[in-house]
Amino acid sequence: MKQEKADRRSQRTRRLVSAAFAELVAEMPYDKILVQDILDRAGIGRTTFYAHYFDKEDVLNSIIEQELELLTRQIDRAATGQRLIPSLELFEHAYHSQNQQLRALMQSRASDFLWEALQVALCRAIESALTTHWTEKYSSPIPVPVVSEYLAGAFLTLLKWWVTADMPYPPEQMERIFQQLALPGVWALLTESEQKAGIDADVPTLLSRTHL
Amino acid sequence: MKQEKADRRSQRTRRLVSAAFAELVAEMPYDKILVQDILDRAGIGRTTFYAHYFDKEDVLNSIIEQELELLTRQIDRAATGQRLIPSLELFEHAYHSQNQQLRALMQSRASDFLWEALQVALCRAIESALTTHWTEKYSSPIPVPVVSEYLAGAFLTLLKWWVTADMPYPPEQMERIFQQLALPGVWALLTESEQKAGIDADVPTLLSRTHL
Amino acid sequence: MKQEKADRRSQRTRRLVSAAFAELVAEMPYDKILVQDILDRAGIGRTTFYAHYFDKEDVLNSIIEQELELLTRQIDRAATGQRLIPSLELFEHAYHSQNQQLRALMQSRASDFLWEALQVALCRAIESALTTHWTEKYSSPIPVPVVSEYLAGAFLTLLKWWVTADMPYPPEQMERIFQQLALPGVWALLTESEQKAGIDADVPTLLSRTHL
Amino acid sequence: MKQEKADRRSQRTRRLVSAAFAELVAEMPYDKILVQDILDRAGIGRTTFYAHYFDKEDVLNSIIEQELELLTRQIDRAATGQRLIPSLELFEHAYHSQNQQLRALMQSRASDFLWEALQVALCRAIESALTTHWTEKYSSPIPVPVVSEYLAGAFLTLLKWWVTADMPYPPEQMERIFQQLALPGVWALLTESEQKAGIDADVPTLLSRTHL
DNA sequence: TCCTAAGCGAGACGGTACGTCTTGTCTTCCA
DNA sequence: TGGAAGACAAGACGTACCGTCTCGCTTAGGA
Repeated sequence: MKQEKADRRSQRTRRLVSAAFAELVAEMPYDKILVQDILDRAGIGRTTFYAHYFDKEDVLNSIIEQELELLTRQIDRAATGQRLIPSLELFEHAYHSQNQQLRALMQSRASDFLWEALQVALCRAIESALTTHWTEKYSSPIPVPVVSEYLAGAFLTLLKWWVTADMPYPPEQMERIFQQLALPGVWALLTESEQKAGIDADVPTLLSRTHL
Repeated sequence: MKQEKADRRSQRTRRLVSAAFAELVAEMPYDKILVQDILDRAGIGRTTFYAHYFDKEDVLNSIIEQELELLTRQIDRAATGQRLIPSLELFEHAYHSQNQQLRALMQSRASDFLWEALQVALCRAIESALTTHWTEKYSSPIPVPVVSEYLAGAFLTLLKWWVTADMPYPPEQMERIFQQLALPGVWALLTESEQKAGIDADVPTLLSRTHL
Repeated sequence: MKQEKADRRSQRTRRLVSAAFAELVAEMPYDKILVQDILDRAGIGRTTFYAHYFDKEDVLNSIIEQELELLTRQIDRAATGQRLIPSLELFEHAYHSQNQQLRALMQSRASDFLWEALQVALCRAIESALTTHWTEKYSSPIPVPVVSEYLAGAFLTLLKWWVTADMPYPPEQMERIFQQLALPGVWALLTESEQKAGIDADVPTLLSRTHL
Repeated sequence: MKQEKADRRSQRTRRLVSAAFAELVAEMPYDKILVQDILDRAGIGRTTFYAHYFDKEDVLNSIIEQELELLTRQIDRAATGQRLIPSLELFEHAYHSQNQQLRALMQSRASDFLWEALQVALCRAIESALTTHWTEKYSSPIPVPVVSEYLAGAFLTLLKWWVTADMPYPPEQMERIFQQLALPGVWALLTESEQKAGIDADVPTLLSRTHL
């Protein structure tokens, strides 16, 4: 009962702070944002702020975590098949982010946290997919974690460039670019045994078939 | 004359600060380092510090810049051929970094600046190589800047992982991994016309021949 | 309302600072007192200090002003009669200063400000008394401001000595000493007309004879 | 030989510093004068300065001491007679001070040191004169040191006012004023025995009557 | 209807680090 | 070899920001 009320109120405060922070992050580098700026923008008092957040950094982490949860759900939902990485969905998620929050965040200097977290999350997902669905076909001296790291990094590099450049292409084209650039190297490892007759013929086929 | 003296002194101060900063960066997160810590470690006074640096951040940038210059020289020297990226040399440079400075820096949170700067520098170099040596052979809907961004990002992702993991493999092996994972996708774009008879046969040859 | 609260708080801070400063001034020369010393002694923070005072000197001036106001009230209240200077009251005020603040202040090097301010205040009071109550009897080539200056200086010299010597005599005795030493010269100017046969005739003689 | 040369040079430095300091003291409050200001004005180096003076304050004390020595000589020469204080000579010394140094000094806030030193020196001289030449005639409950303090203070008060007011009267007139204002009170103590019928009887009457 | 408890805006406060400023020492070089 | 030039370590200063705190005001649920 009482808890409900408190929660409802708390929600209000957190919402105000998140919104204010997102605005500020879009206007100035993260380091320059003062707690006071957040208070002014959100129209709340210091006490209230520190009752809900440990820190200015806590606000950032909180927002990132929330965003990350969304993405993680996206990843999990998409990863049911044999695909290593739900790249298209991720491009589209970024593209359709209603509020500018995610885009502003990704473009700001504060995003280092976010990118790092994404790298870790993606890495884990890829590694999991590799060991779950591709074990029998995978026979390479390159350790799985290295491949995951590479793939996550390659994808995020493209995503980062795309967002920073204000998304000049539609998500589908980015997806195609990613497939063409980053995946052949990985694919080769997974089809080694099949490649008796040549990658050349297979690769396009496989790509279009699985849309990896 | 006098300038020489001043320079010699300045050099001393900057050397002390650089060393102290490198030590500290290896011990604690960048944000926690106080100017006073640097002063104590370097055994200099506040005045002197602020006579040579604008800021604590200026120290970081100064070190990064210096490191970057080394790397840039490395890149330029190696880029005389047809290779897109002097990956082996860069792995080796990181590997043989005498002083721990570079490794400590790369592992710390302060490195964000460095990685970003490296991304930009590498990108430029790759783009330049592509437009200089491969124009006639390059025919793809993927814009050159995107390819450069991808290649630089893929390489740096692997380098970052390698350094963070305390370089568990020799540089040569990292080079091979990089070639296998990241380059096939790019190579495909450049040899499209030649691929009449199949990439499969050519790729290994080309790779070993050019060591791309 | 709010102002009241703020005032109550401000009062606390100013009181703490005043007390701390008084203690310190009694222990060491004013110039050696650091702001940090005041902060430590008063148990307050730097911010708070600088929110209430402009300066270390501002603290001193603030205390002096406050003390001066007390004295000025004393002077004004006592000056209703024909007396030129409420010397006895002032001796007694200094003597009975409950807190050691005034005595400590008067003995310290910081007191230069105070003595100067006292000189000015007394001077003005004396001059006012002279021109108000003694105009018709005052006929002398010595300008009134000079007489005032002399009388204030003579009184303060004695007061200063008395305080510095830790008040070895009761205020009443100091009063008698002051009357005997400093006032005859002034009195002569005011009673010239009455003293055809008295001091008037003698003083020049004595003066010219001894040229003391 | 060498010592001579050094001395000659030393003299040069001290002269330069004294002059520079005097100029500066006339231009700005003592506290605001930086060592660097003195160096610039005197055209000397830091090393040299600190070779000759301990401190900035040392410069001030040095100048005061030197000035004081002059005055002390004046006092001693004049004090051969029975006079308590060579007031006329002192007024004239101040009046004829060739260089503006003394006047500038006396008017500045740095003069506190000087006035204090003068007070002490004069006090000593007066006390000495009183105990030497007037012992037999002096019979009063007022202790000699108190009388000295009063007389020195009264004189210096007038001198200070005179200098601060840019000496509007000739020294002789100041001397007459001083005699009329400050000395009757002292004189009364010294001539008690001679004045059975004179001042002695009157003063108490007057005092008690007006309680001035 | 009042009362009591909780959340909140406002902002003073103690504290920490900053970048500036001045001092007195030290080193280098020149005349 | 003595002195001008000025780099330097030391450390106080006044400022900026943080996270804690105290204070009243509001609001909502239970008497």
